[in-house]
Amino acid sequence: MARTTGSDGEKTEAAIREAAVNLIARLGYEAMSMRQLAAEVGVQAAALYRYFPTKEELLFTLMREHMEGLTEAWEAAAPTNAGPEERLSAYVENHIAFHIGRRHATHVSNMELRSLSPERLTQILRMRTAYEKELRAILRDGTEAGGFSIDDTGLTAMALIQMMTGVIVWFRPGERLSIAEVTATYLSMTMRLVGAKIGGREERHVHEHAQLRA
Amino acid sequence: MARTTGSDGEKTEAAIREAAVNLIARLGYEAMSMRQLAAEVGVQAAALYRYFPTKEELLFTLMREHMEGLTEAWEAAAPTNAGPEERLSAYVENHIAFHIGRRHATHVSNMELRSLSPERLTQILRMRTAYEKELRAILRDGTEAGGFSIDDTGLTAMALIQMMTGVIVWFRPGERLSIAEVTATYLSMTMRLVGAKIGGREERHVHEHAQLRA
DNA sequence: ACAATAATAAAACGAACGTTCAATTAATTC
DNA sequence: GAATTAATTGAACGTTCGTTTTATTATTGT
Repeated sequence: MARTTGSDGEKTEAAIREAAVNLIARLGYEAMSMRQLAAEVGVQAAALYRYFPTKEELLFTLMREHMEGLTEAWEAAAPTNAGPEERLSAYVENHIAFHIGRRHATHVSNMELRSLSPERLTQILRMRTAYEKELRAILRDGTEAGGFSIDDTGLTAMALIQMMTGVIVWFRPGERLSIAEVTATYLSMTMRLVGAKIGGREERHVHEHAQLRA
Repeated sequence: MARTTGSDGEKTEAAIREAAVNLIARLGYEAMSMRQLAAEVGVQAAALYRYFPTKEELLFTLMREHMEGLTEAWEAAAPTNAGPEERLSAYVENHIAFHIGRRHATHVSNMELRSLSPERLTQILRMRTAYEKELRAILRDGTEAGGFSIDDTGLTAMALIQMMTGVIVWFRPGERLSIAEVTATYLSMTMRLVGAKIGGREERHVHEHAQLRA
């Protein structure tokens, strides 16, 4: 047999991406074989090579699009003309919502970096650094304006990102906590961590924010 | 050729463990071949099987001993008859010191869990859960005693552990920050995160603690 | 209806994988 | 110094890997 009835390039490519994210997240990139992936899609291994020239290029595509999605989500969510506190709130909410919504893709982007060639690794890390730079800028602004009390901006940014991204390790949708509750708790932990001086009114505002988004 | 002059079983086994930790941390478990590992040790691949019956058993041994080491380090460092604040300080300091000191082994234990068989995975996760339970107990005691102000003990424990363990992702010895500085900053971030009500005197005490250990 | 093109199957490639086995040599024991 | 044991080599096993090639069929455009 050859071309099958109803076969469609776009649908197949989308199916490959989705199956690849799930399989790599579950088994790891090296442990997933192209034959396994093809079977999951319902196709022969050779068909995959119509859409991705190599296994590594497939991995790179998944990672690049994940990072692009994260950047675009933040650009859409970032408030303009807002103070450091509000910007930090938006950053935390966007980060957690995005990562909970794409747990598998995040897993892939965080765990499989070492399987990329040096040039592709550099490219992904550049995107990641640019995204993290936004958080550092917020923390710096807040510290200079006196709203935050932070020892080391760079270290605090890394600690916050590790803490927030770590949510995908233990969070399972539909268990004890809702997304809104998780987001609200991470938001309050973040604000205390950076020593934000917020009164009762802003505190309530912050929680409303989280409830609305999640 | 066969047995080489000066060959010694104990030395070879130790060399295998060390090389395996470094190679797996760098390349990943699946990507490291037994031939690669053997070459790093300076031996033929078949020689590895005198010491570890399978590749997975080697991985499991590395992970189990890492977790045992972490548990033992905490048992030795845990203060007796101390309040939640002091116990939390000790927990943070021990965790960071241990993980910075064994960055590669931590990487292996955190990233390669999915390569274990179900029974071995369960065994490692049991050890990990027991270790994390200690932190939850501290947070619960501190909350009940009124010293901490925490929304959700379980969630906060996970967030703290993710934050602290994340230090191995970006920290490189001999760069901008010393181990003592990093530990002190993480300690103050932790205390603020849990809403610890500490005065100027205890705050200074906490920093001395960090300086001494690191 | 027919040509052109897109999508896939089937088979095969050489290389690398984890692992085993028999042979061989160094160290130890008596 | 002979017998025993410990440590390692070199070669081989069957399997699986990513990838390529060629043929075949479905769809699309005219």
